[in-house]
Amino acid sequence: MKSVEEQIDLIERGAVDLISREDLVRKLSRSVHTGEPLKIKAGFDPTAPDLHLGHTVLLQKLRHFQQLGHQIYFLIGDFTGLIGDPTGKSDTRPRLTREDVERNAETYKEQVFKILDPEETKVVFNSTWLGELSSYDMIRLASELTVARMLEREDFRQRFDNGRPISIHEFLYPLIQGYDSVAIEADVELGGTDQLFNLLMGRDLQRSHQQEPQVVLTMPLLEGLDGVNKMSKSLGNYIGITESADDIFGKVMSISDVLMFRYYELLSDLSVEEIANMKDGVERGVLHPKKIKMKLARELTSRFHGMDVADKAELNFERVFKRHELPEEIPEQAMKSGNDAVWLPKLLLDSGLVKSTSDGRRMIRQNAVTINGTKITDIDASIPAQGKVLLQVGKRRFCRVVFE
RNA sequence: GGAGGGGUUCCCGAGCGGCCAAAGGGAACAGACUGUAAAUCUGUCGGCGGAGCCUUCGGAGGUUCGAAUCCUCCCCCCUCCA
Repeated sequence: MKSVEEQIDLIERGAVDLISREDLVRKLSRSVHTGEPLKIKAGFDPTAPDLHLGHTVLLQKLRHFQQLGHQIYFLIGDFTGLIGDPTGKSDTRPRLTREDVERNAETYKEQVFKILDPEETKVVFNSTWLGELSSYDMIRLASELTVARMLEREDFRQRFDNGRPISIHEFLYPLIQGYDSVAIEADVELGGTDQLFNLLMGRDLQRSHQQEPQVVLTMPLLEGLDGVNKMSKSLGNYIGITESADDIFGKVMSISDVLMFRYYELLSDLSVEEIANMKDGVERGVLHPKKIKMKLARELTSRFHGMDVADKAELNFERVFKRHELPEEIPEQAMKSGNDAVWLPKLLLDSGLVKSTSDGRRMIRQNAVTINGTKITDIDASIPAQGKVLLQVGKRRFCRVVFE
């Protein structure tokens, strides 16, 4: 086991809040002495099993703890899912059945274990202990907190001041999350910076349950591809960890130079010094930003697909976008051949490259359509339904139609 | 329980009887420029085999030559008072 100082260095990397450092030092030294690992908790919503890079910021940090020999509790917050959480502002969330939760949990594991070591990870469901609580227990729990305390939370405060509604159950969530910490006697809890309040709640509740309060560690929220909003599925600005190597590579390449270093900080395994050197090199004009971005794209792609596939993705990228050649693999679409010519917009529609014939017309009008390497400008163009035809729309949509 | 404000195309948001497939912004897509950068500029942005036609403005009816706009009922969201 590493020394306390070494551990802290790794733990603090990239983190925003650490509350409190002294507590962590105490816990770590005890752990070093007794050889007893710390219990590290992180909670996840059971409804969205599609993980993206934003989630991996936290997972990477959990991985760090794992590397240091501590015990990860991967907590799936299925309790609220089971009772049907009505919070969803616009869409009412469907109530999940136990089977749904199980299935989502499985998907979670598949994805999460691309980063975490499955042997060293305990997956737990909070319905296990929350389901046991009676309303009596619940109300008693609620009595441990005051409304004023709740209103300390920024977003509650704002909504309250602006006369916007806050449902009672929203007050209950921080409480429940805090109680989870009591239930598993967490030593450290991780979360995004937006979770700070909820994480601190765990400390309060642990204290009132005569437990040593957990250390709270928050990680920054990763910006999405647009560089402005946080990465989220609903905004569509994400890189999913189950996406193809080509997509992950391409998406990383499309981010801005500024954002690239942000991604390095939060996602890369490279040391802080290495990253600082690269940043410096780019600023002084010694290093080309594109090179550095390629390196990042390689690292992230290989994390989810392995080195070989990442290499291929890189070659493909160079081929398609730098040399404007065709990608190595082009989806094929079989169609019936015939003596009549096919109207191009229709062909584009049938091959799935455009949404409608109107869309196809638009693309042609915008000089975006190529057939066998030749630009098409005529909306009325049609081609014979024979042989093989290579269609391209825009820079990245390809399809080889085979008439048979 | 009482009073009031709303639901418009992917999102925000104008329109309040014909000129509305519906302003403006965002997102997205295409083109130019590039490092597929970002930023910027230009264009497109319901569907239909080119023409006009068809389907859209919470839902169902109705008034009218004509309705996103007026009327009736219903559903949903929000605010204030109690």
